[in-house]
Amino acid sequence: MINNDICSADIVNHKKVKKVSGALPTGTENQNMAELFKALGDPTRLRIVQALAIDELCVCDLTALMDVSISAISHQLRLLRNLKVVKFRKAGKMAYYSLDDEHIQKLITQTRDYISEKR
Amino acid sequence: MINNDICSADIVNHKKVKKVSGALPTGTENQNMAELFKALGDPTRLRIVQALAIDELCVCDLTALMDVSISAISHQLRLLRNLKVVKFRKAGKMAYYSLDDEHIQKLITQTRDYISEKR
DNA sequence: ATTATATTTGAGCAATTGTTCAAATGAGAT
DNA sequence: ATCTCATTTGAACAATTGCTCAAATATAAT
Repeated sequence: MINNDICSADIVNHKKVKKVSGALPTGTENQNMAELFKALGDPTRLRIVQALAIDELCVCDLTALMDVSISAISHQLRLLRNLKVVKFRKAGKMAYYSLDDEHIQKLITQTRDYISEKR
Repeated sequence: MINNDICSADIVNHKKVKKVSGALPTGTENQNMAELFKALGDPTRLRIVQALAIDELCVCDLTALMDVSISAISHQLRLLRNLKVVKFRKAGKMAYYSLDDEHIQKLITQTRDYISEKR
């Protein structure tokens, strides 16, 4: 619910607040969105996702592209798996990871363009 | 640089790793992207940004839409300001905040659609 | 000048995070 | 069965985070 008593009542623009309030996503929707952004909000994970956006890779090759331990990569892969950002297939002892959804790649490409074109 | 000695050399697919390595963004580019995602990766901040995507709002009205203190909102607004996600204008004692860049709104809309359409 | 109000700031704190290390699992090769 | 290798897992840890509280600014009104 909305708290109307934060500042003096005649300064708060009730109409605007009500309009915005109605358009905002629900608590869980917001939470889920934040969770996805947060997953991409760590340099290691973001690099993993970008690597997998280019090609399917085993944990070992993936580790070769990063500067943290295999264990760290594996931990982060599990997190990304839980969010269904990445998927994997087992082949013998190896696990080959790839993106689970092409939307993620779009999101990243868009952000990369945005970042690189500002100052 | 790339560490080739993580697993036994004949298992790592050097060609693939090299290709991917070349396509990945630089360290700082990656860092900047992650920083933006991380900023959107907190429920409070994400809600703030979504609110401002709908309309310009003062800190007071913004606080009315959230369930944390004015102080907390102000702290988060500073962070978003530093990243140039939001901008503000002063009018008397009030500060009116709005989005600084329309790309952000696109990013959020896209993510919201993506989240809502999967299970 | 004093008061009131909107916002910002700094300190302090519990909770969360990302990492490494060591040990466990699982699957092929000997 | 034993060994080796790729991956996963759990524990432990320092570092970072997001919040609240209290105090500081800044602007307008009396």
